[in-house]
Amino acid sequence: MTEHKFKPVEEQLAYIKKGVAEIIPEPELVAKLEASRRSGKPLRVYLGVDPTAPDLHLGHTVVLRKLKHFQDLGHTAVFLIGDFSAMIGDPTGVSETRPPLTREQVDGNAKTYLEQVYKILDRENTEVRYNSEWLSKMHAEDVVRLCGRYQLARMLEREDFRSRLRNNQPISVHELLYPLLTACDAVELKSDVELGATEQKFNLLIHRDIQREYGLAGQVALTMPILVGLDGQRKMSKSLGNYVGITEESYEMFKKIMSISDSLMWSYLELLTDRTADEVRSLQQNVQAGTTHPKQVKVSLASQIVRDFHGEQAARKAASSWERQFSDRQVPDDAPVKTLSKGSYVGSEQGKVYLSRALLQIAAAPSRAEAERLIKHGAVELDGAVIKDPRHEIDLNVPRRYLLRVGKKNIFYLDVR
RNA sequence: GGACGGGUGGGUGAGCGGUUAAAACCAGCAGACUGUAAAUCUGCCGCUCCUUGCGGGCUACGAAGGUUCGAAUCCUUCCCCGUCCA
Repeated sequence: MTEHKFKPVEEQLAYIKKGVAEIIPEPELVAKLEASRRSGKPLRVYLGVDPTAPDLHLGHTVVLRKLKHFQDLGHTAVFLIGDFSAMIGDPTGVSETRPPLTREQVDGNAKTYLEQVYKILDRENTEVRYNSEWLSKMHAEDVVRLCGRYQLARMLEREDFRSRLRNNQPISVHELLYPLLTACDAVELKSDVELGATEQKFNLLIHRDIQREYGLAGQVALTMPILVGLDGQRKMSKSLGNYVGITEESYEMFKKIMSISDSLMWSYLELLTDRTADEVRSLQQNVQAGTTHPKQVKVSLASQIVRDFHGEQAARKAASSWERQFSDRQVPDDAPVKTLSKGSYVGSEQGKVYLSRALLQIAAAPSRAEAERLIKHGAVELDGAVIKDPRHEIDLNVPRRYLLRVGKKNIFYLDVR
């Protein structure tokens, strides 16, 4: 009877392997899958995230989606919130020390994370844990003992540490402690598999080693590639501004995804959608052969992603808005409406506003100077006519609706009341 | 603890008493082109005010003081970073 609880290992493995960077070691994963199928006991698969910022973006979802895949297969997904470790700071890929987060920040972030995480994960079947649960209870004695389980030389094998050492750059001792402490999570959770981005590989492997030190089997480390940001160059991150937040409004999301380069969309298809690797490959071949238009592929990519976060209907609407705005050069269905009224800001009492000021008022430009620049470049259209004079006046005494275009990407209705 | 070297706009990095809101490059923004993008070309790229002018004001070269008609540039102190020595 237990034979029916899980799909055949081959099938599971194919599903799991899609998009992954590395499975270390793969034979062990196969063995674990086999054992689980035999016993009917699901694998414990965990993903640890430090709540260092309030919002998740598509980059975070790559690994989350993989966790969901395990969930789909009937395994146990554990979402670990590194509320304790976030206050220490993960050194990975960070050249400067992060400012330490306060308890309040961490708690707040953890809360918003969870809400967002359930857009991907199945809420009912997710085990949520916080590592402060055990880490905050550790005594100096425990920490020292923990440190005794690992060798400095091994720690220094890590490329990041090696190069910093070589270049005489600082390495704080707490940076060495971070992977050891988070290893306690793996020990505590008795995980079979841990997921992480490729930059976490080293940490995941240390976790595995420490688990064994504590008499456990040792988890399999499964890493996912790092999602490249909208700029097509650097990894997606909020601080670089090349990200799509998962709480972003549907049309915004759609536009951003449509703006990525053609070459980038393949990895997005692979890492952010349920298309199989084969499907992606054949699409790519069709585009190369000229039988499929790249735009079509990108539209479907954007639609799928938007659908994941906002549903089918929103995705369709975003797609049609986008077509109208960019292909047909029409007004999108859901153009935001901004209002301007007499006396709504200091100096507007006379009832006239310069266009440049109006743009600033409705946040269509970040500053007056920038607004003037846009206008002088011919990027601003009012009711279909390009206005190049920043001092073009809008009469606030006459209530009416204008159609305002600022660059190709921003269209508003401007209501004068 | 000591000896040097350095901290410039989102990034790299020039300038080392005045014509410097600060070269150059990258990133970014806009226009043209397009398939939406890339590539390319063009323009812009601190903020603000108005009488929109090669206009006025304010802020900016780690921090604070000082010298000078005038300082990113010189001096003093402090902070931070790196190298070498202990």
